[in-house]
Amino acid sequence: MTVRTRYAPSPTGVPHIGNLRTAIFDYLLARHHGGQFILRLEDTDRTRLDLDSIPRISESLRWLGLDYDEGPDVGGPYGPYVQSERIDSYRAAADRLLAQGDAYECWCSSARLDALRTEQTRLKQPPKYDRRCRERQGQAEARREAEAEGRNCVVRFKTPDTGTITLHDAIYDDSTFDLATIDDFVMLKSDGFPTYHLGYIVDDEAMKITHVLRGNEWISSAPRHLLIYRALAFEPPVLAHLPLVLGPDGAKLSKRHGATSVFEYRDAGYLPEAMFNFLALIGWSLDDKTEIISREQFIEHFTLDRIVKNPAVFNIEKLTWMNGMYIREMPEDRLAELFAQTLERDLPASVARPIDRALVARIAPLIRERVKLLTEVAGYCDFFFSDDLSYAKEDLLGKAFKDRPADAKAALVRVADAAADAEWTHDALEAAMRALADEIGAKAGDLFSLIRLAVTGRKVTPPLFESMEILGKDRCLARLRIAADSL
RNA sequence: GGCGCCAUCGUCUAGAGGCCCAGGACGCCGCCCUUUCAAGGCGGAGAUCGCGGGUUCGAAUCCCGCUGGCGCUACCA
Repeated sequence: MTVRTRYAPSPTGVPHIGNLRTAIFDYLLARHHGGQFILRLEDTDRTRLDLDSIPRISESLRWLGLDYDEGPDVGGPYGPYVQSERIDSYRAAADRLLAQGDAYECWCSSARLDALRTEQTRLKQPPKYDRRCRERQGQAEARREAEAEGRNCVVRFKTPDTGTITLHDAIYDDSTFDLATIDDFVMLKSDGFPTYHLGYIVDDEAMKITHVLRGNEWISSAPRHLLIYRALAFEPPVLAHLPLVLGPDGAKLSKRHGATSVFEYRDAGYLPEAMFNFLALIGWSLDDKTEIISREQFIEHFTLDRIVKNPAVFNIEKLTWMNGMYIREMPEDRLAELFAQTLERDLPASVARPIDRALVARIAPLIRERVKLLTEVAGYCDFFFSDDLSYAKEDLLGKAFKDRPADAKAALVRVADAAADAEWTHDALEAAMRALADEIGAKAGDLFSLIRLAVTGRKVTPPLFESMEILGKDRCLARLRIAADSL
């Protein structure tokens, strides 16, 4: 039997990082077994539906490199892959359950249900449907009221009131639930759409899904699902509940903890490879030491039995570190192209596009080990692209020349002269400047700082002489003169 | 309130009875390297394995209780 997993988000907003972690596990499990990974849209909540989020879902998967074999935009043998286009199948399942006596129509108004719940809460009782419509008597009466008000019914599952049901979870092992605590939950809403419970089960069966991976928060609804599988005589897929991803305060990761959208991370300069690696390591590990893991290694080694049970706090500092690792280890040509694209986005509009690829290719090796986030790239190398340096005189002088602007000016003139005569390689430049520092009785470091400011306009830069070599003699001499003249 | 899940350094984790008075990573601190900033190297602090009982010659690992955290408790997923 081939393994088939699916990522089945509800298009109600921008894809959440916690859900994407589940998608990564789904993807990994399918690829590990040479099976299929499927995308299905669960758009049954018509009130929260957000059409804009639909393209964002596939965009986020594509960004992370989670290619799916079947889905709304790629088709497949079990389509359509959008629940709103499969309404008939849920109705049919509900009808079957109704006919078998495993379900019943409920005509109660939401006003009555709300009142009931409020009262039960007040009495500190567990909120639960009182089953008024479960008996034909109650149903007939409720139906008359509903029809008078022009309301439709819902279909509820007829939960047995005694007994237990056991969930065999691939990660959490067995948990047994008392059926008496399980409500007669709604499967089909009055608008004709199924709730999650019915919808996913009918679709997974039709799409031959073998493994269901989902957040831990579903574990308490699992007994309902078990009841439906049983009533419908479906072989349940492997159920694997995943530990939650938490925010720094220990509560389920949400907007208030910061970014929960992958796009926010992408825009902040995080690489998809790093994001993938990091997310895959939330709740799963390869061994006791490996942190940086390639996609191929993940696919080769990913198994459900190495998923931990305990929830994990999303540690953005580690993500950032990992991002730096990926930047440092990336092949040079890819890195240069990535940096070039980043610069095209981040450099001021006054800098001509497209950015010179050859120039970036020379700069990239100098800054790659300094950069953790792509958004830092421009700050390290903008002076290569614009001659419009603006710096404060105070910074130019620095600590060493703070009270001696005249000395600084004289030094800069000597620097320009020495540079003009030097062979234009970083080694020769460094040798010349060290000799000059000696000559004028300055510390090499102090002189270098002065030159750095004059040539780059910044206090923190890639290695000075390598930068000068790339900048070229003319631009460097011009900048040195401008700096000298400013004093 | 009810039901459920979980519990190893601040954080992510290794650990499936002796290899563990607990290993790795991020972060933090110090030193080295060094023209700035990084990167890198070396070292350090940091967990009486939530608490209390068992079982066992021996427990982070098994059992029970407690406590704590989290989740669910919708015609949302």
